[in-house]
Amino acid sequence: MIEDIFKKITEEYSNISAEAMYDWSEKIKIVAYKKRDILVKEGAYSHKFYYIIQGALKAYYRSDDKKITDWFALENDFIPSTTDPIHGRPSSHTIEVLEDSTLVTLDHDDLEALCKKHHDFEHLYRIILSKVIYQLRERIASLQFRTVQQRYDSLIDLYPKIESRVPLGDIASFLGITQETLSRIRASK
Amino acid sequence: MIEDIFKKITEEYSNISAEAMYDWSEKIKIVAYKKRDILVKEGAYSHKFYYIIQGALKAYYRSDDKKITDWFALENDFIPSTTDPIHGRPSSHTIEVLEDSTLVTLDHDDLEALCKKHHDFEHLYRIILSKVIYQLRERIASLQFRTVQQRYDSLIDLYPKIESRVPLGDIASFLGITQETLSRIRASK
DNA sequence: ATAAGAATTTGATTTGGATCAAAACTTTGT
DNA sequence: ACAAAGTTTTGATCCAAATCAAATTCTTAT
Repeated sequence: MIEDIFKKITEEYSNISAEAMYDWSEKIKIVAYKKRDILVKEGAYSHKFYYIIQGALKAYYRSDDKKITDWFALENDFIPSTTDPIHGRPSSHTIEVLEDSTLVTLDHDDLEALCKKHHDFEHLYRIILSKVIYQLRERIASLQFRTVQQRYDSLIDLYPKIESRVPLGDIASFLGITQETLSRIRASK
Repeated sequence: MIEDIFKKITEEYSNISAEAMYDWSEKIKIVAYKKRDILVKEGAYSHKFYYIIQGALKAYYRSDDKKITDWFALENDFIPSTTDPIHGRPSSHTIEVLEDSTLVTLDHDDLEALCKKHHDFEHLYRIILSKVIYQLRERIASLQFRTVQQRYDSLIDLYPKIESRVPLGDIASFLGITQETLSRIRASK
C-alpha cells in the first residue's frame, strides 16, 4: 500500500533513492479520519503535510466572521503548509475533513529533517512546490478576470465529481461568490 | 556588488556554502535593461530566473486580446518561472521591463544544475519557492473576497511607490478591475 | 517646441452578482 | 421514523463595478 503511494508520487514528481524512501516511510503515518474532523486549527503552530489517498479536505480561514474556503484537496492532492515560511507565524487556516478520508501525514519537522538529510528528498519536495505554484497561478488567473460561469466550469473540469462531494457553500466560497449565485448558475444548466 | 546581493538573498532565505556561492557567481549575469525591453516572450521555451537589483518588471499574458498583468517585481523581488514544471510547456507569459533596470539573470538549466550539484543551493531555492507560495496565497485571498478599495490599499502597502512607477492600466489589471474604476478610486482620496 | 500618440480622468448608462428574505429539500441524531 | 438542524433553491431589490464615450493631461519623437 505504502509502496503504491510512494511509487505514484515519485513517478509523477521526481525519483528518490531507496534510502530516502526508507527514512520517509519511517516517518509517515497513514491515518483514517472521519467527516468533520479538524486536522489543523486556525492559530495552531503544529502543521503537518498531508497527502490524500482517499477522501476530501478543505482549508478555510475566517474573515469578518465568514469562513472562506480557499483550497480543496481530493485523491492524490497535497495540502501544503499555509504558514509564512520566513516568519514562522501560526496557521491562519483550519483544515477540515469533508468526507471519511485516508491520509498520509508527515510532521513538518520530519519533513524538514528529511530534506536536510537527503538531497533527493529535498529535490522531490521542491518539485512538488513548483507544481503548487503553477496551480496557484492558474487560480489567480481564474479569479482575476474570468466570469463566474467560466470559473465554475474550470473547477468542474478539474474535479468532475466535486458537486456531490463538497457542500455548495464551500464551492461558492472557493469561487469567490455567494451560495445563491452558485445555485442559480447550476440551475441554468 | 555581487557579494552584497548574495548576502542579501542568503540572509533573507537560507545560507549556502562558499563553494555553492562560487559556482553560483560563475553562472549569473548582471544585465542592464531599458524600459520596454522584453525579457521573455509568450510562447518561448527559454526561461531565465530573474532577481531585480534595481528597477521594475511586469509579467502578463493575453486573454481575449487583453493583456492581463499578474505579477510585478521591484527591487529585491524574484520573477519565478511561469511554466508548468511537470509538463514543461512554453511560457504563457511575457515579461516586460517597466523602467530602466538592473537584473541578475540565471539560466533555467544552470539553476537546475546548481540545485543538482549543491544540496544547500537547492534548499535555498526551495525556501524561495515557499515564500512565493505564501505571496500567491495572499494574493488569492485578496482577489477572492476583498473589495477593490481593500485590494488597492494592500498593494500600496506592499509597494508604496508603485503609482509613480507603473502605468495605471497595469495596476488595474493586476487588481482585476478596469482602469476607469482604479482612476475613480484614486480620485476619491 | 510642437504635433501625434499614450495614458488618465470624467460622465452617463448598464449589468452581474450581492443582499435580504423565505420556502423547499436533505441530513443527522435520538 | 421523526423532529431539529443544516443546505439548497427561488424571488425581489439594490449596488459596485463594467462598459461605452468623450475630454483632458502626460510622453515621446522629430
